[in-house]
Amino acid sequence: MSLSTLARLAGVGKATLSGLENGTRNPTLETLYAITAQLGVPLTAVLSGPAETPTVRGTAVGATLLEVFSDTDATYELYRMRVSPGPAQLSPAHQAGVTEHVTVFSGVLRAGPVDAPLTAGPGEYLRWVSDVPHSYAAVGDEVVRASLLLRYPRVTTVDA
Amino acid sequence: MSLSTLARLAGVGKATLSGLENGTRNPTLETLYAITAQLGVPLTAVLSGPAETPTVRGTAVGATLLEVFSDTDATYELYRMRVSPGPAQLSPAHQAGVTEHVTVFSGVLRAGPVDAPLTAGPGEYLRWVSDVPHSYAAVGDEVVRASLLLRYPRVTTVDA
DNA sequence: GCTCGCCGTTCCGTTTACGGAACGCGCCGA
DNA sequence: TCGGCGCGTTCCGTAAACGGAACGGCGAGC
Repeated sequence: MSLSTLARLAGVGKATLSGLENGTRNPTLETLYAITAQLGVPLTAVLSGPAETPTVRGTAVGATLLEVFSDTDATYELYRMRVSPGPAQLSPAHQAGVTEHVTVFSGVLRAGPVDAPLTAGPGEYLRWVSDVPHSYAAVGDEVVRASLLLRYPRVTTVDA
Repeated sequence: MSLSTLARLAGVGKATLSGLENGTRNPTLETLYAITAQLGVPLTAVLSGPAETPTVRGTAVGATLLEVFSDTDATYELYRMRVSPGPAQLSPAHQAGVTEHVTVFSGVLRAGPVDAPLTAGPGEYLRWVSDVPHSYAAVGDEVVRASLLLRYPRVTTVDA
């Protein structure tokens, strides 16, 4: 399933899909639904709740993740991330070969391996190999909004 | 929880919330997430999969529902609806006092009580008391997109 | 080696979701 | 009875998501 054919089948623009996969778009429900309906995937499958860094109910601290896209090969997962000011959020090591790509939209984010975090402001980009524990923290008192792309080494799956 | 306070807490405009509840907006993930995060409700809770009229996997026929909003009193539920050309979709009677409001965005929809369905085109609006079996069908060969609001009689709940 | 077709990206004009402000309404206290 | 406050709706300018078209890159086939 190529991006072009999915765009045609789902009745959305290729630009929309491209932007979605690269985390540069904030899709409407209409768009996301058209795509998932075509894929035969329930929305709840791609909109999994907070996974690695659960939100604490009733508080404004912490980071929340919102998975917005995941390809059928499970080679990458795209999240929208919000990191509120406060103590750093920790994430355990992933499997070997996983790379994390973060693009910051607003605020200043300090993230990466716990022993060597990186800093990025609006429009900037971070990447690290995530087979070691890593952290996320907002620098300053502004909420950080960013996209987080997890890229996995290719896995063998049964095509639907 | 009033619309005004929810808008302030969630950091979204009152116009956005108002339009959402009336089915005249097609929210972005960002917006919907801001609201549900403030309510302490996971996105998957408001984005329940097709309920009454399940989609048949791998086919393009039938109607799909996408719940996009539900207030904490459970007095109304807002769905986005897509009805594909083909045989009419049936829905059983709801509890007494439930009213269904449908606003058509595109296509022509024929819906309502099975013995007296109504027809509406783009921009038009249907309403009926849904304590009898009712149906939905697309007129012509164009997919119908519409919003569906289920309004329940007030129920007694414990305020959060 | 060249050409054709499909890939994903980028550009661009249109559409529309967005937040802020202004509005009318209803409730409540003075 | 009147004024004030909070409610939900509507108006409006701005920001951005949208689809279509154009682009360069890559692989297959003649």
